[in-house]
Amino acid sequence: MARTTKAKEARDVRASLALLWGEQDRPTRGPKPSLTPHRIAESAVALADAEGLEAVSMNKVAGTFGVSAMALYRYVPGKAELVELMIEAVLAERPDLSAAGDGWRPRLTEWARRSWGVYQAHPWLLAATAMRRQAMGPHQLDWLDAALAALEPTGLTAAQRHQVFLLVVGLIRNLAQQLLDFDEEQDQEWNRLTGELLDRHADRFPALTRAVAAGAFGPAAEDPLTFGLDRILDGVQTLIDREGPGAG
Amino acid sequence: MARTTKAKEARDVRASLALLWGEQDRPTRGPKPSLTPHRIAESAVALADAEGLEAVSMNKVAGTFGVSAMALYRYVPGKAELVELMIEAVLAERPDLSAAGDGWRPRLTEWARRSWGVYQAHPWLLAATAMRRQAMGPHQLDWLDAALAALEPTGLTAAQRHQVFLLVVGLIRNLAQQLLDFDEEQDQEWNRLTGELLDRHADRFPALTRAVAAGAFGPAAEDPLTFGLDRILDGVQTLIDREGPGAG
DNA sequence: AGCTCACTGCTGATGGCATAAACAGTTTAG
DNA sequence: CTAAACTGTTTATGCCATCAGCAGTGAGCT
Repeated sequence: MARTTKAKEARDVRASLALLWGEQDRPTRGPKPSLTPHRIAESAVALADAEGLEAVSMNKVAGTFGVSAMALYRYVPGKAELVELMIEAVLAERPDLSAAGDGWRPRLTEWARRSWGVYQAHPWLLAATAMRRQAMGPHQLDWLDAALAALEPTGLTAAQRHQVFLLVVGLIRNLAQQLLDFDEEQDQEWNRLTGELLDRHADRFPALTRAVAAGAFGPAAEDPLTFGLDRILDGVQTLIDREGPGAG
Repeated sequence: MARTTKAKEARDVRASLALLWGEQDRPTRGPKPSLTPHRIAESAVALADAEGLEAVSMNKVAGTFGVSAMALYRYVPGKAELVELMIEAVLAERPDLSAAGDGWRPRLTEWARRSWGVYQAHPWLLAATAMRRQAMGPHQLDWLDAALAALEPTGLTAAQRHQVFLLVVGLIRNLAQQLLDFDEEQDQEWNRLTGELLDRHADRFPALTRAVAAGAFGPAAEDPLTFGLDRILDGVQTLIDREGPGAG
């Protein structure tokens, strides 16, 4: 059973990559296809933007073209691959960091801001990329390459640069998660109910009670992206300062 | 429709909280209940530990008790609430940070290590807590309180301490995500296939090509938790140093 | 002792999902 | 002009959460 699954997945990776990198042989015989993987992905993106990723079912996507769900399977091996195409579609243009200045820090900051912009425009991207990715398309690699290029002047080892990249991606994904969680009305309800509970159990949660009283959970004074990025990059700078003299 | 959903959710929050905080009136009449919410949650946790969160269906959980799926609805309002109980079950004991030493940094580090331990023991926790949380149980608040307590000696504002807390939680959740993504066999397959692609497109991804050549994607030399935590907390230390003189 | 009714657990149905299988219609290469 | 290749369809399978309604149970009251 595990064996069958593994084998099927291996086949899927190849199919996925061919699809993502546009290395498909388009057939000549038979009726003209009315769709393309690209158009399907675009429509799915529009649907996800409007109603969330959970609204993206094969049926609904097919419905936007007036065809049956099964018609999509002529263009896309399955839903997982469709989601991968959606990710690629949304990362379409490679981020240009040259306007940000010359240092590694302004460039990586710019990369983070652009990345954050994509997550804000397409909140479903978080859930989409959380599904176990087996294949990366060219646009995903574009973004990865841009971030790694920004980190080259740090003088850190390749492994360290990769780790830093993961930290920054992680920060952005966490903010995206917080963005998803946030709902004005629900937030007030949460504060009200949790406030009641804290009143009744102040002795059990002393630090939390003090934090709430001090307004720690009110509207954030500082932009969370700026705050998080400043902390992480300050930490990276400390690492550079520490390694630099010893290594050079 | 949105209105109905909202109203239903509001009712659910109250029900959830009552369940999570054990503020249920247990009835006297009728047949003795054969189950409890707690036992159901424990069984669901065991199932999720063994087969993942997606294997936790009402049917399967009920099956472990030899009852029908609908029987569970006598104890738990729905699946969302069951998942919340699972989270509470897994955060059962409040983290004791006193052994870690006296500074904010060793304490927060200890908190992070314990938190990471929970995510390692229960990889499904990531997905479970990613679902929009509407209510927090006492154990979740215990953990929050412990982290905020550790941060009090920093001298940062309450809002800043909250932000730092979110950064640390985020780090751990990202590592948990990376743990989920990782699969030895699949990783090798990925490296092989992506390597092929990079050979063919080295000019498009120069920094990535160099990074791969330098072994950035090989087995990590340093523990990612230590690396990430050191970076973030170094950054926090920088903030403390910067604010301290001006504020004091 | 017996009645009532809250409470338990059950069966069966609904509507959603991805996708497998088999089939009918269309176009082009030989 | 035929056969192969290709497109889109209908139908069906097996999951899933959850609603509605039914039968049995047993504590508390009369």
